[in-house]
Amino acid sequence: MSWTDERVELLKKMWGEGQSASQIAKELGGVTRNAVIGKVHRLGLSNRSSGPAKPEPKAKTAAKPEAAKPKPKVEAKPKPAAKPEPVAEEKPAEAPKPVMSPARAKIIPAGQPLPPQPSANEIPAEALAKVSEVEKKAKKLNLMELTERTCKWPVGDPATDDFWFCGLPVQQGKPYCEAHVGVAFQPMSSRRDRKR
DNA sequence: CCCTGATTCGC
DNA sequence: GCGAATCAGG
Repeated sequence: MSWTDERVELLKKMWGEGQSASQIAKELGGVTRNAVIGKVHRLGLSNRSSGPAKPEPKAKTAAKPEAAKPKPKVEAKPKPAAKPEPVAEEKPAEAPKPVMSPARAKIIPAGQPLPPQPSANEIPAEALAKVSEVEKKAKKLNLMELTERTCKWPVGDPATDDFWFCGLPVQQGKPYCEAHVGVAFQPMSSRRDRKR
């Protein structure tokens, strides 16, 4: 792909809106975020705000016999800012599932294991509280939508349609988001002597 | 690990 | 001019 006027235009637009290079690249297609960033720089609209931003050159792998920059290059900044309208979303995207049975009591159907689910353990109350909060923000993904980096904490009952996975960003490595990691992996210390 | 932008430099 | 590779930070 090449930088056609249209593509450059979209690039400028999106960059101006504060979209990330990767998002722009994805939108444009056929280019990587590096390409986008490179183009952004070439277009001279790197700095989204303004500023010198050129304190010191980074000398990395070896000294660059790079001469100084004798060019008093003047950056044309016709950037009056002002970004009133949010611009319509291109992608309606996600599930419109705000509904939550008000009378959602604890139905414990014929389900069997329900692996994680913080039962009556003595998990730090705050951790549980955190989970409750987070579940409100949960992406509520279904099985298909889970990826390697979406929290796989199940919520609700698999037998019901009121079942989903947290879906928030996982905490590095772990299969759950921060909040759920908190209740999922406990230091054995708190669950030790549960002899019965 | 994921992501971000910034820079360099061979093409 | 282009953008992969690399850096640097979060």
